[in-house]
Amino acid sequence: MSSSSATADPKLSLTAADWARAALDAMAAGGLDAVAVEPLARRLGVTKGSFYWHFQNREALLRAALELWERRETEDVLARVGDEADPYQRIVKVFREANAGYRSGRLYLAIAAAEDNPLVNEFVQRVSARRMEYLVSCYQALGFEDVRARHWARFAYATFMGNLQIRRDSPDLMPSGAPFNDYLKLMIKTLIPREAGEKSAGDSHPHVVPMHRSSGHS
Amino acid sequence: MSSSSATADPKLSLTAADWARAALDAMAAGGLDAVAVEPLARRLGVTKGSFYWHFQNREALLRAALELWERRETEDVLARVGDEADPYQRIVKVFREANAGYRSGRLYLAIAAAEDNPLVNEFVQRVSARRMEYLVSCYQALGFEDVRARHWARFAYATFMGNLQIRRDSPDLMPSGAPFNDYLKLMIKTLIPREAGEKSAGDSHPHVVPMHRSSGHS
DNA sequence: GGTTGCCCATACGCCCCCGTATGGCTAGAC
DNA sequence: GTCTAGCCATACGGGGGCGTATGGGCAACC
Repeated sequence: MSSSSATADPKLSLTAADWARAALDAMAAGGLDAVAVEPLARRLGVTKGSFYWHFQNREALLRAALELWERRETEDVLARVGDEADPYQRIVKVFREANAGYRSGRLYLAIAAAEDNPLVNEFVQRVSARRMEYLVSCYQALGFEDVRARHWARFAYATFMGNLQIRRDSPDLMPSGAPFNDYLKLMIKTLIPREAGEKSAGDSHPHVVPMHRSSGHS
Repeated sequence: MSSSSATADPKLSLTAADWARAALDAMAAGGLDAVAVEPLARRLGVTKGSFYWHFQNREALLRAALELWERRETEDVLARVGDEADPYQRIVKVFREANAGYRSGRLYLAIAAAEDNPLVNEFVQRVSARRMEYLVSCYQALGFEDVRARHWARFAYATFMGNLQIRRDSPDLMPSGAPFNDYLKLMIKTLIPREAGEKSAGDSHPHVVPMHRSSGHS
């Protein structure tokens, strides 16, 4: 898809962004410790000499990779569902995107697993806070009062994260196909109750799951 | 008691179990990579010479630590709420224990983060499957048909895991005190519906969280 | 008091990673 | 053609973890 790095590229010269991308890929595959200079250099077909020209040290690479991650996380993910008018559909979309584009979630888990690193922790905190805020705003738009909106948003976010974890750790426990869709419907129906303040906007049954998959990609 | 290990113990001789316990502690603190022979030896006040008398290599220690974890996980956690008669209260207890005893959950996250290790993955899969089975049996005892029981159990388990993740990665997003109790009540009320026999939507939540009393359910 | 077995210390070679120092190669400027 | 700047290779020292080899202390046992 989007030039997601290869072992040998036609490019004759690497950039700092190339290194940052490779670092993120490594992180998704092997966690924080996989962001090592020499292995990355080998994977990119160069040596350390290249790296230490573009970056001062390993931590600078880590910072660049995390910044890239944060950028993707807020620009890509949220901007793709942010144009949805109906707050209900916004939440539904978040859930669908989340459970389909497993790749982004896996990356989150890999990064968050290194929360003992203060630099990582800083980024994780910002990203998760921003996600929560988005969900809170959705529930508020549905008519929920602040505290309740925050509770429901946290609830939904936790469920979303837990599904990621289940899918990663024990995929056998996660159904696929039609049963999975039933599971999704159950969660959506449960996590978006309709007793906020009765925000009108369609009294019939707007709570229908449209069932449209957008192609994966980050 | 349970003497959570110290740097220098009165014991003049270490056992394999001591090493396994120390390995688990290290894992909870620093992930899989923290289970290193020489650092652990330093922490226990001995040298590698001791370790390689008790174990053949690092993987043997890892296996011992994971077996200890699995034993604790099934004997301690489940055996503590398993004697509860009311299935509703069983689920409530699981949720309460989970959100209170943050320690065990943090350990789970640390271990599960290393799912790329086949040995670790094997144990994680067994433990999570066993947890899920327990929850499924609770929902079945509540009268849920098999597939729906499995959906609700997965839902509850995912929410439980997600709350752990939130609490670890961004504790600021998790309320404390009275608001947290409201949050817990909301989740419990939502995740233990009462419509085992039917399948229609639009139900309210008749269950009340008793807090201490075992409610005469059914 | 010598022997045996348990538990551990010391020392070594190996590998892998970090960071630095230094030199080489290529393309464009002049 | 020379000079310069960008990009990278090579080589080195240091650190830390793994696994092994070997020996020492200390009990119990006979």
